[in-house]
Amino acid sequence: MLKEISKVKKENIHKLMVSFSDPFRLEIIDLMMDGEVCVCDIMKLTNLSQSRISYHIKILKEAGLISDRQEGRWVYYSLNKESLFLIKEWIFSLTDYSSNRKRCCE
Amino acid sequence: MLKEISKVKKENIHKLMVSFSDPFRLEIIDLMMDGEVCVCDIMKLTNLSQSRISYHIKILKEAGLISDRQEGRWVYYSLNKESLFLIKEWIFSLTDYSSNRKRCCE
DNA sequence: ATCATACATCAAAATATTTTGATGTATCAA
DNA sequence: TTGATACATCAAAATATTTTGATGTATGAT
Repeated sequence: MLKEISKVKKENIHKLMVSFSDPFRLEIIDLMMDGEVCVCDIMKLTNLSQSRISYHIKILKEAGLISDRQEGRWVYYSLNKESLFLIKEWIFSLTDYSSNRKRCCE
Repeated sequence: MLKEISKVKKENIHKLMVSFSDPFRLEIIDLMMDGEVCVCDIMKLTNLSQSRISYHIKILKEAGLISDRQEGRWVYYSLNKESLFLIKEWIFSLTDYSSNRKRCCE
């Protein structure tokens, strides 16, 4: 169960879940699914203000969900496979619980 | 990509993610992984106040993550397989994106 | 009928997150 | 070296979430 997950990992997962809990961040994540994007791309595609995007990007970065790569004046962001894998693993531990589950009064 | 997900489903997933974004809710979910629990169980096991637990339970319920079953004065809560499946499906759509991903300047 | 228990709900307060607009920094182009 | 662009950061304001303590409702026991 989740008890077995280390504190660091738990905190990690928590930040990932917080990342996913905002609709604008989901939009941004969605854009990154098509490949790398810069803030200016996101601005064009979402109508969010620049600082607003930077704020959300920061949350995603601190969750370890995305990586950045600078190229001149542009910073390109992309999704991080490792963290996606971490989430997947966690979801599996959630969904696979059912096998050894007991039910009250049965 | 996420664009293909219906608005209803998107809202559904959003609520699920919000559910997961709180550490106390994760604790409660964790307890439910062992089977059904009532609010009083959660109180004993977590030291959270009754109304505080009820509040979080409500969030989880509105997200469709849990079901309840009343038995006398007790209400038993348990995780909902369907919603767990929905999350799993969503995570898959996230993690499987990489195959047809393009990379800038490559 | 009265009381205790199990839980829900509510309004107010506390706290956290998000947004905005201004300013700062680095890079590039002229 | 000046100006424009791309983005980060900051503090204040706006907004949303969470917590608390009080009260409400239903059930069951005496």
